Amino acid sequence: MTPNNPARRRRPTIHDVAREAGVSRGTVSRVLNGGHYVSPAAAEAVNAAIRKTGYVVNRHARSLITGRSGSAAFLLTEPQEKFFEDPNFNVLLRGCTQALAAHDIPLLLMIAGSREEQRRLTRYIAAGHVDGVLLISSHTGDPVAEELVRAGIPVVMCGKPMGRTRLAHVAADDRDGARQMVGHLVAAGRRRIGTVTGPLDTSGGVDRLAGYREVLAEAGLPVEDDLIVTADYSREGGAAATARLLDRRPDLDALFVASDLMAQGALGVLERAGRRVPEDVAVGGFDDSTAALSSRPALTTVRQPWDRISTEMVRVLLSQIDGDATSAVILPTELVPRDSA
Amino acid sequence: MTPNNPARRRRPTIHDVAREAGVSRGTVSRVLNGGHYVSPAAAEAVNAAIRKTGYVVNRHARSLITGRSGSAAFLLTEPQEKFFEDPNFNVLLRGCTQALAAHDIPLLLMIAGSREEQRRLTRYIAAGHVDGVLLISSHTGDPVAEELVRAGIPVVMCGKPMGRTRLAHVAADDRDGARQMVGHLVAAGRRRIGTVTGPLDTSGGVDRLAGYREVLAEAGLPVEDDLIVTADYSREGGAAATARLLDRRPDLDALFVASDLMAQGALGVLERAGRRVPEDVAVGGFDDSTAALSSRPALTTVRQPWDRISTEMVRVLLSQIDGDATSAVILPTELVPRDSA
DNA sequence: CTGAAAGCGCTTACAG
DNA sequence: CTGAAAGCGCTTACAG
Repeated sequence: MTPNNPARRRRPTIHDVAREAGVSRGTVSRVLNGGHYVSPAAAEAVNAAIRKTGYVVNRHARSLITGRSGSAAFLLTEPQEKFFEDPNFNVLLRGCTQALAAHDIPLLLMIAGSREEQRRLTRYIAAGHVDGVLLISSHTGDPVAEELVRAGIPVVMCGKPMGRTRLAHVAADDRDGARQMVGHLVAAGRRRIGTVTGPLDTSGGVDRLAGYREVLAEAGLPVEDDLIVTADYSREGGAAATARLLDRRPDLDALFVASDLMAQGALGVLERAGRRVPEDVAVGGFDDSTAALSSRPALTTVRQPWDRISTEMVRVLLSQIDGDATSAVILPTELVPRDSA
Repeated sequence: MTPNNPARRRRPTIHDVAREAGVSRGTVSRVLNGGHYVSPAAAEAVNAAIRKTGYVVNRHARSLITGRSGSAAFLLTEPQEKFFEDPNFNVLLRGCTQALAAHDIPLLLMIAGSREEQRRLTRYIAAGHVDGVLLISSHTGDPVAEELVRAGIPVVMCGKPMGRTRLAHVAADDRDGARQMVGHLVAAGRRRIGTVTGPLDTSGGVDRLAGYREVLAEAGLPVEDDLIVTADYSREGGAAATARLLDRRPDLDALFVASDLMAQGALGVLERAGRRVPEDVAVGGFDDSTAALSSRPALTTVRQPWDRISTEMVRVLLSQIDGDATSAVILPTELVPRDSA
């Protein structure tokens, strides 16, 4: 197959560089790979030849022999809409892309919405097309993580995995974040505090609910089931859950919503129900995403350190690719007081 | 360099498949590449052997000989924050990823915020590491597009390019969208219609402004300079521009804002200024992004067909990779009436 | 329709 | 420190 575009002329190879520098291809390769066992003079000549020829290594040839692809995957294993509407997602994706770019490792974006796509991509990855996977999936029963680990592919999850698998992961301290927020509501004198949780097959959903329960109990407040509704992290889900909660407990004086996006939905419902925020009902979110700032009133929330999460995910992945054991990192969260609570 | 992970055992090669099927490697390769010039019996045997061995082609080896990488890049050449906070961006990225996945082509995400990163990535791409580039960059004077084209790399831009380069691109009909929106405002009886434009070194900024001017002129309304302010597509920029506009023209009765995100900022400023929307000031946005629905009141806006834009970008890119000439596609926009105008 | 063979561009023991 | 050589896993004319 010849190049279709005439402008796409033959690219210089290591052979051109070697000839230009007056050394062997082996020596050029050694310079390319760290310059060990190369005399300063030879290295100098090679570098000059590289500049002159505009040589760039052919990664395919390199990968063929090293068995490394030099790339990593950012793999989503859930119905993708959810992620792409979530402002956190962007920050994470951007952070990971840039942290890897610093190591000259391109990031492949992969979306496995259906079981079939999961199978296709698992196969693709297991075939060695990427050196490691940043896995974005929080639900239990996602078989992808286990399949990849079994295939020997380094994997780092975003968020605490639910299953028993000992999986490398980086997560924010959900439980403590929830504790801070609910503690803040209690300290403000709220007594009938409801919560809209995330899905309870995600550790974020479970841990934030746990923090809520703990603080209420410690404050001597009853933990009542009809103050707890579960939703799906979406704006619409948060709205519906809030409507239900309001219906069951019109006496509600505060609401801890497990994501900013859901809290946005809650705000809309409260407004339509004629409740003032924070006067009648204080509302606390979670994430400190862009949604928190665009809400009216601006959302009091819990900050997840997304920049650090992405940096750490990349660090853990790279060290795993280098043969280190898997590891887990839990990063602190922080209360961000604004206007809604 | 030996594999660090013991679970990462030797993967089957074309040789294993050939032996298993009792044919030569050439025949296996022919089956892999379309099955031309292969007897049904041989093809059958090879496919069975592939299933049995779990063979997956080694793309590096294939790329080394075909000169094709089998991947494409999604390249951002602007300060990335802007994109990642823009809800449109997600839809576009997701759409392109999926459209390419249907062709089994992985998408590499690349962010070139600084001139230095642009240079690094241009070099990387020009070295043949991807077969084509989906370029997201609207500003004039972005040298990346030209550099890539000169290197013979297929490129498709999102949005109309400003320069004189004849560049393949896919864009929405900005001018007509603006015409529809401003026509809607005029038809509703508004007479002092301001506009917050996008950057005037982007075709979106220029064309939406052109549509605004045209409709006012056609309606016999004066086009006054103090009704026009330029901003940067961000929420904060939209807010600041609106404040300025309100200051200059307190008699404003409508506002055409060139993006939903900026319109969100405008809404906040109008609210704080005590103007009711749409009673006192009608507000129209542009994009029909998720920001339009989360705004209060829900934003009347112009829908950009993001799904089709991404599909078309991929289609145009692939046909260019296959050697076809560059082409341009302009997709229709559509007014979406909601509550704000 | 099929096999044997050359070769894509690199890295890495192996000798020296 | 350096060169010659083997080989990574594929595809593709070339003969038959």
